[in-house]
This record gives sequence, C-alpha cells and structure tokens, in this order.
Amino acid sequence: MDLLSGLNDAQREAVTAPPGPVMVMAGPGSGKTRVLTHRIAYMVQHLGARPRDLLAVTFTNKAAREMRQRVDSLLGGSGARSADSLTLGTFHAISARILRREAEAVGMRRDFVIYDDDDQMTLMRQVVKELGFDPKQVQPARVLAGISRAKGELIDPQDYPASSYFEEITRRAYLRYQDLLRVNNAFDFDDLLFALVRLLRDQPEARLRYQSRYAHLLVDEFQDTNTSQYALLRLLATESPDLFVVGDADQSIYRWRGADYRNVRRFLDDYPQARLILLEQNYRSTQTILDAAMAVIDRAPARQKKRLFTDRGSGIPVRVHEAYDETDEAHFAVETIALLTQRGQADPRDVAIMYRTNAQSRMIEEAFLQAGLPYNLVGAQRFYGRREVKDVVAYLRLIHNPSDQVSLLRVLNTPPRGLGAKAIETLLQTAERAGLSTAGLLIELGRNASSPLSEGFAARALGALSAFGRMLDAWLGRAESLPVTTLLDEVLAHTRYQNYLDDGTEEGAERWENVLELRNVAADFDDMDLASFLENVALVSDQDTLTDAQNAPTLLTLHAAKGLEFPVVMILGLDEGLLPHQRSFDDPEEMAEERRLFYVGITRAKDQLFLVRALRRRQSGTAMASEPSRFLQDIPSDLVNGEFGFQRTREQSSYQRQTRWDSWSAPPAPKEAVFRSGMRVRHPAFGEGMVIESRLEHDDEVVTIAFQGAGFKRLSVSLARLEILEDLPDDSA
DNA sequence: TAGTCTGGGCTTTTT
DNA sequence: GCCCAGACTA
Repeated sequence: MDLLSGLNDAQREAVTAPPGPVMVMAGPGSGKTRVLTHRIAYMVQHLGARPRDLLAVTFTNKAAREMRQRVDSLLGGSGARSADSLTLGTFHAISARILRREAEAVGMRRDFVIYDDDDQMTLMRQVVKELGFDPKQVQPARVLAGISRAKGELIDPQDYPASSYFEEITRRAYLRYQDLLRVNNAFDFDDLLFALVRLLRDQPEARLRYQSRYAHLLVDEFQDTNTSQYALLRLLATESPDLFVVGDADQSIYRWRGADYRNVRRFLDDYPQARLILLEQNYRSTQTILDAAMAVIDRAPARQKKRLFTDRGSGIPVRVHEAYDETDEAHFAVETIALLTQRGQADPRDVAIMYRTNAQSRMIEEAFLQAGLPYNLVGAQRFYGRREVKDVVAYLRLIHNPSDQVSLLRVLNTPPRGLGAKAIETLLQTAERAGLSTAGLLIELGRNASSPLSEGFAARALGALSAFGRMLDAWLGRAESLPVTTLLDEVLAHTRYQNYLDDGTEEGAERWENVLELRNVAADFDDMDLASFLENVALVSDQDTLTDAQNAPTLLTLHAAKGLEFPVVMILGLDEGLLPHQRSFDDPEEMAEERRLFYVGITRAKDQLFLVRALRRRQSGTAMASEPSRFLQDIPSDLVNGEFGFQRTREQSSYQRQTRWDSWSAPPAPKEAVFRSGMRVRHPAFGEGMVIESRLEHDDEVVTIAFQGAGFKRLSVSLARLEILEDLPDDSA
C-alpha cells in the first residue's frame, strides 16, 4: 500500500475514511492537497470508484491543473483508470461546462458567452442610462455589487428587497440587466452558479441525472464557498452522499465576495454524522514562523483554537523593517533579495513579495526596473484586461455568438471605420424596428447594400456598415471549420488590426506583442473549439497566470498568495489603513478578515519572513505619516529581529540609493576588456550603436558608445545590458 | 467623426 | 497620482 506510506495518522485517516460526509480541517502547510489527491487515488484503487464518477472542485484553474497532474501520476493508469475522465475544476468552470450541455433547459443557447467585470459594467451603464439615471449619481459598480450579492444569495430580481430608494433602483436595474443578458445570450460569473442551481432545484429529472453522474464529491478551500456554491453541493449530493470537503476557517479571505465560512458550521449541522478530521502538523514553516502566525490569528474573535506544530525546528527570527517611505520600502525589498542571493541564502525564485492592494505593486516594479532586475508579477488583469486583448477576444466572441451586443459594439468601430454615435444609434433603432438582431441587420446590409433597411443611414456610414457586415458574414460561415488560430489570423488580417495598433510608438509595438501572445494561448486550443477557448479566457484568474518562467522573485497580492508557499516571504505595507485596510475599520467582521489575510501571508513562508512598513506613505497624491499596523504588536518580540521605532529621515535611510545590479549575483570582476572599439552593440533603451572606447576601471569595464539615436553614452558593462551585434575581425583595424 | 483636453472621481481583495 | 468619461475643437 505505498499510496498510504508517507502519510501521518490524521492524513491517513482522511484518505481512507469510508464514503460519507467528511470534513477535513487543515491548517496551513498540513498537506491538504496531498490528502485530496491521495483520497482520489485511494477511491479509484481501493474502493472501486471510476474517475468519471468523481467531481472535484478547486479554487483556481491552476490548482485544478496541478491536482489533475498529481492524481495522474498517483494513478499511473490509462483509459478508464486515468485522471483524464475526472471532472475537476473551479465551481465556475464546472458550471459552465454543465450549462453548455443543458443550455436549452435553462433557456439559453449553447453558444452563450461569459461576461467579465468589464462587460458587466458596459451593460450596466447602459441599463442605468436607459432607466433615466445619471451614472454619476447611480454608480453602475454599486448597482452591480448589489446584484452580485443577491445572486450569490440566490435571490431573483423579483424578490430583491427594496427597502431603500437605492435598493429600489437596484431592483429595477437587476430586472432589466437580466433581460439584456438573456438577449445577448450571455451569463455573468454569478449567473453560472445561479443558473445551475435553478436547473437542479427546479428540474428533478436533471437533478437525479447529475446526482447519479457524480457519485463522489470533493471540495477544496471549502471555507471560501458562498451560498450558491453550497446550494450547488447540496443539490448534487444524494440522501447519503459521499462528500469530502477540506478547508480552514482561519484562511477564509473572500467574505467580500460572498464567501461564508459559516458554511463550515452549516455543513456540520446538515450532516451531523460527518466525520471530522483535524490536520495540525505543519510541514512547511519553521516553528518561529508558526508561532508568529498563531500569535496573530489567536487574537481573532470567535474562533476555534488550533495548534500548529512542526518538527522543522525554530529557524531564524522574523525580520521587521521600517522604511522611510514606499519608495524606500520597495528598494529595501529589492536590495535584501539581491543580498540574500549573493550570499547564496536563497534563489531569486524562492522569494515572494506580498502586499494588500494591487496599487502597491507599481512602486515595487519600479524598484526592480531601476535595479535592472527581473520579477514575476501575478495578475491576469495585466494581460486579459488590456484593451487590445479585449478587442480581439470581442471579435472572437461575436463570431461565436452574434447575439453578443456588448462585444459587437466594442468592435464595430475598432479599428475606426468612421462609425460614430449617430450611425450606431440608427443601426440599433433600425434593427429593433425590423425585428432583427443587430448582427443580423449588419449581415443583411452586407449582402444587399440597397436593401430597404438601408434608408436612414448616411451614405458613408452605410458603406462602413455593409463592409463590416460582409466581413462578419464571411467569418460566421467559416468559424466552425477553422482552428482558433486560423480564425484569429483572419480577423487580424481583415481588420488590419496590426496596422491600427502600430502607431510607431513603443507602446504600439507592445500592444501588438500582446496580441501575438494571445495567439500563442489560442494555439493551445487548436484541436478544441472556439467555445473552449473563450470559456478558458473568461474564467482565468490572477493566480492562473503565475509562472516561474524566469528565475526571479514573485510579486503578488496577499489574496493571490493563498495556496502557495515560498522559502522567503516579504510582506510590505504593514501600516494602519493598508493592512488592515481602511475600509475594514468600522466593521469587526471585516477587521477579522484582514487579520486572517495577514495570517495567510505569514504562513506562506517556509524559512524566512520579512515584515516591512514605511513611516510615510502617499495616499492619493499626498504623503502622510502612517502608523504601524496593529497586527505587528501581536507578534511576541522574542520572535522578532528588527529595527523598529527608529524615526528616520530620508537622508538616514539606507535604501534610497538606486543601485543597479542587473544580475542577481554580482559578476566576477573582469580581467580584460570584452568590448573593442568599432564593435556594433545594442542597448535595451538606447538602441544600436558603435563602441568608441573601452577600458577597465574599478573592477568594471567602462565603454563609450555612440548610439544612432541617443548620442554618446558612457556605460558600465556590468550594469548596462549590452548585446554584441557584430564583432570585427582582427585584421579590420 | 476623431483626436485632444479637462475635470471629476477614485482606490481592496477576484471567480 | 492616475484613469476615465464626456466635452470640446479641428
């Protein structure tokens, strides 16, 4: 039974528990993923379950991928025994897949699209205006927040409680918004769950079908489920369910998204016979780090005390540092990492820098750029939120689902085709009067520009519209038969999209790079269909973008850090107002969540933990003195080694210097010059140039270069990333 | 109609 | 300090 060897008693108990409701309460680093994967393998190998009978839910797509790989290697099987047939994914991804099959049953077409925040905003802005409100008075984001909360609680628009004026507006907006989603054949994130709950709740036949389809249910990060997700589980579970959930109430950090750690309590009430298993031994962190973590979390009100222990030894103290301001803070982080690396105490990729808000990453990125050092940034928004990426995706979504008016309006005049507000308004009105969809009307105009429907359009607009219609018509005819990349290439070619982006600036070139990157992603879907590609694009999360492609530190928010571990963790911004965040000050529940967030951050660290704050911090432009985070006081001083409480001035601060390192370990001093006059070289910023002179100075080689665009520069070879383009033969002089 | 300007708003975390 | 939307101008 080598599947069970290497597991401790509690882990083994969880893995081998007889089918039935089981709740595993797993502290950080206690081998929770290990338990889940082994549980799956155990069921297949020893309890006669087929992988296809299992439904396993994870919190991110990345976690799902990793889990599938690990199960795969545990099973080592093929065919019916392989992990391929396992249903494994996030609640949203699994729901989307099922809804694709059941689209008709929930009143949608199977080519539906999934709207992200941006799309939702576009639609809601339209709704607010339609209802006669000023988007400045009635903020679409606030209305959407209310609707999202309602959907998470499974409240229909008709039942939306309207006890205030704003709620009454929200109720009306909710009704109209749902109509529009339906017309556009689109789901938003919350709808994916709600629609499936409705299906299973209202259609007993479907419920029975899926209950028997998925005989065994497993859920990771259970503490972060919300009402609709829990309802989904209850609906999928039979009278005597095999329901295995793993979670840690102390790591519940998504309350704001409707997650309710009280689902843990609810589970135990709903399944009083449930077996409860505690995993307390930690295999990740030193005892010092665990003690600091427990000191922080023990102050949380109303919580079940847990003990965390390790046999890893106490390790080195937590280091606390107080910087002058946020720039200083960022430089401290970068230089500390460079020093650790040079001393051989850590590899750059071993280090994570964590922070409360995404806005903080900017400073840190700049510090890295100034030092000439690479970093990995976790954040899907960075890529999928980009305008050019969204444009291209919108074209594909429109082709997939011509009813999708949000996408249609996005691309109709992108690149500019001379279509303004007037033409678009006429288009929408004509379509409505003729009882056609907007896309339908465009295609009609494309086929027959002198159609009776063309009256009312300015001649120039009509030309542009019918050209667009023909283009769309052609794509629609071929979409199904083409691989995604081919279709994408056609879209780019027909719209002359590169031409549009390429304005000669560096930014334009970068935007085009992003489009090509999207094409790379699409290439992975060439043997699948457009729907799979679009679904994947819609459901990626920040954490899914984490790559360790380059050997560099990782920058990420504390939320994105959940489920990860790093040998060295630096948490920045430990100031009142940031962590805990200002918005949590007047709500004890939210304050408790900030505390748990800090706890999650601390417990990511295996060996070394740095806690950093700044004396002054800029908030919306103006610098203000800031107070140390209240959480810092909770950490016993005997665990800490640091320089706290110094009142430092900018001059005294040692991390203002803007050293360029350029590589993580300092290169050995050069003994002889590498560059010779006459050599052609390229510099990342200055472009191409020719070496005029080179000589050795202070353990470094200093070259003078005449750049074609930037003139003469004196550069230090160890700092400037110079690339030799052309060496001269020896006899050329 | 398209590009530029300006004023106002805002800043938590994300499937 | 930054970004966006709407206003304004070419």
